[in-house]
Amino acid sequence: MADPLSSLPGYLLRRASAATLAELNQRLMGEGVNHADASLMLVIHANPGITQSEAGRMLGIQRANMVPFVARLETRGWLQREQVDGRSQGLSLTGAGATAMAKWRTVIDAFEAELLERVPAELRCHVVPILRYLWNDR
Amino acid sequence: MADPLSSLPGYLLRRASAATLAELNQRLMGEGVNHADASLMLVIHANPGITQSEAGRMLGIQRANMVPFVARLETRGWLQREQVDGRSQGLSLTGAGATAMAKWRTVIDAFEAELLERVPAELRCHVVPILRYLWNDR
DNA sequence: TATTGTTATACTCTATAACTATA
DNA sequence: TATAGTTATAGAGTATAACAATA
Repeated sequence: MADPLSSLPGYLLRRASAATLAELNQRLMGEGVNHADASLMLVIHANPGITQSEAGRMLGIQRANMVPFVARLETRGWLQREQVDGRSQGLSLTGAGATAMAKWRTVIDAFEAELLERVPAELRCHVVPILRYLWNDR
Repeated sequence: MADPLSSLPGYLLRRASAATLAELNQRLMGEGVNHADASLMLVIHANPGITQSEAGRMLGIQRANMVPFVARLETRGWLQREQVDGRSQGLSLTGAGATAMAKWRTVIDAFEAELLERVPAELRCHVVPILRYLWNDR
């Protein structure tokens, strides 16, 4: 059965992305979160006081779609808002959020390490640079 | 603004995939198709008589989701079915489908070439192998 | 005038379960 | 018993347009 797509970088990018994302979400499921929740928490942890619009720009998520996203994490008690000025709210992790995120981070770090190990050692140093070149979007 | 994600292979994979996919769909929009339509047509062109279940397995699309997908392309006059046995239908391109697809293919080939050219020449030969290593799903 | 948070909404993609007809 | 095609449906994820309040 001929596969005319499996040598196309764009196609491989899409399939590899979908497969690895599903795998990460599988591992995070036990913690009751998905990759998006975890990545937002990582961004806020690295930038306490960041607004949801700023976090959304960093993650490639639109303002409007950040609203229910942030609200859900807030409801779970993992992050809190603090009014910065009349229109902006700074986000930060709660104590429970920081504790929970530390666990997610070990899952993510282990996953990312395994991902890299799938690539032969002599090519491994090229993975991140190549992906950055392919991601032209910034 | 610190970005704790931009050195993670899995995250870069996802963002690069989303960005390039959007770009390809932008280019195909003028032809009235998207990447999924085009990739199914490429698979059928390379494997005349393939069933929609087989094509779905190759593309990572479930049986149930192939139904409206194939039906839409058939309605547009780009592919046809031929009963193989009592339960299977072989798919093939119509003349109009082959003509249309030839145009899409030039768009795709140009896009894939540009994608590769974003990577410095000395790393370029590692792109496809690395993506295959990362895609563990077969 | 631009930006933040917000609401509402629509559209696509994907996942699941079930059914039938056939191999 | 396994497979192909199908239907229906639910859940994500994403995109757009609009509005009020604020900078």
